[in-house]
Amino acid sequence: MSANPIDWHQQARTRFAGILEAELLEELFVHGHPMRVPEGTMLMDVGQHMDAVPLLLEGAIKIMRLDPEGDEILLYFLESGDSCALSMGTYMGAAKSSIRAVTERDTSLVMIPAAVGQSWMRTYPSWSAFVMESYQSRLEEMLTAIDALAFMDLPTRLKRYLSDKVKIQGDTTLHTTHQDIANDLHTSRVVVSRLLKSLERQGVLSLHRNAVHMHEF
Amino acid sequence: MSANPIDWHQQARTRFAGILEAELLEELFVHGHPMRVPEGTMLMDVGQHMDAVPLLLEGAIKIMRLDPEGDEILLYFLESGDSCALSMGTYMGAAKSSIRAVTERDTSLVMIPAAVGQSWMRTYPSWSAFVMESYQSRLEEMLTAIDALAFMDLPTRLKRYLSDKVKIQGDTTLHTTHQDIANDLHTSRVVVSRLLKSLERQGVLSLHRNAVHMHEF
DNA sequence: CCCATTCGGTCACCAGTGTCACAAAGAGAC
DNA sequence: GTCTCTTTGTGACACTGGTGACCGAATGGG
Repeated sequence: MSANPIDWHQQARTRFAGILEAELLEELFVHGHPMRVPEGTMLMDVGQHMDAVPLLLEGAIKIMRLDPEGDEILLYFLESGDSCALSMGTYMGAAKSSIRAVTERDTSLVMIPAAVGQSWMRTYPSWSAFVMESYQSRLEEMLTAIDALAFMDLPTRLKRYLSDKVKIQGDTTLHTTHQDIANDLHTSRVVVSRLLKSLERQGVLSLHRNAVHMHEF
Repeated sequence: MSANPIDWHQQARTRFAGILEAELLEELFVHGHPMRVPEGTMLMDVGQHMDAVPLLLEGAIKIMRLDPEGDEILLYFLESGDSCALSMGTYMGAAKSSIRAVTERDTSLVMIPAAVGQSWMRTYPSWSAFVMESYQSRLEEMLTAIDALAFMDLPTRLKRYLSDKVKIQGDTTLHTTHQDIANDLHTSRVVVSRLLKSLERQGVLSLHRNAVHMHEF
């Protein structure tokens, strides 16, 4: 994690060297605000105004959609090198977020003020290419989310979810409650407990209080 | 519908006057290939190579997602002035479509070769702004689709679907079969018939062979 | 007009998932 | 250790939506 300027400059350099031109990286060091955010922080919420766009250096962010009654569902995870395309709406007038973003682990990122990002769109081709690519990736992740909802049953969705978590957390033991899982999948705790138990009986994982240890994934 | 050059130039002009600069419009007339496509034509399919990006002048296009077994689900409709953001992937290397696009009514559009669109991205700020806006709209439509799948039950989804169709077709009588509706909503014909019948009993619509006449919407 | 095909209506039944209720097992505070 | 709160396990049940079967009505080709 980057505590001082030299650190995050280095990190950004290795992360974005092949993507953003050197000149733009220098601009990034001038105008970007580095941040370190602990796990579980809500970075953005529905209806909130977005005056800056995050660039992810390290960690992971969970992107969720909420319905009017406050129910939520997980859309996808952002990992380092990603950016939040939805907040890119900032570059085009749509200033209100329609999603919620929560850090999934301790995370370091750079905030780029909307006005700065907007001007880069005109000045740096590599920036607008990066933004476009980010949009494209996000669109594909949304399609994956739609596939899951439309075509997959709960047991399958749960398995996918657990695999994703293992990948994101880099740990085969997930420190989470059944209720949390139920929220992400937009189902009920009872159902999750039931399915997890059945997976345990199949030997796929083992269950503990506040923890799920994955054997296969 | 535009049969000759003068027609479609005029149409494109009125449609995109405020969005694309005059100079770019002239380029469009040089490099764009105008097309008229009858209702029900498959413009693009999953896995197909995309070497051009469509710009919609008139009509409507249905965008669907398919799963490996061939089941499909409606994502959203494109209307005139829209463009297919997913095919914009062309501008960035992803050359394979992950969706299916079928004309929902007789449609006129302009195809822009990928290479041309790509060069405009660098030359015309109004073009890259248009492409970005298109991405943003499509993202929000995908979010709406996710909301429907995650948070709404079938009766509600059906009502939304019927309303959308009325709006898109500009006709309160929908000429379609229950099976077609079932395909779009990714459910079964029997279920659709059941729900439609119940809506008819509520006086919301009346049913006929190959037609649904909407009273309220 | 007759036949084949498509479309819509309906019934009985089933599978998947959500809900309610309650008990038991950790875990932390004191 | 005791108390309390959180988490998990589980049984019984309700509900939504999917399936298979079958029939009759409408339509269109010949």
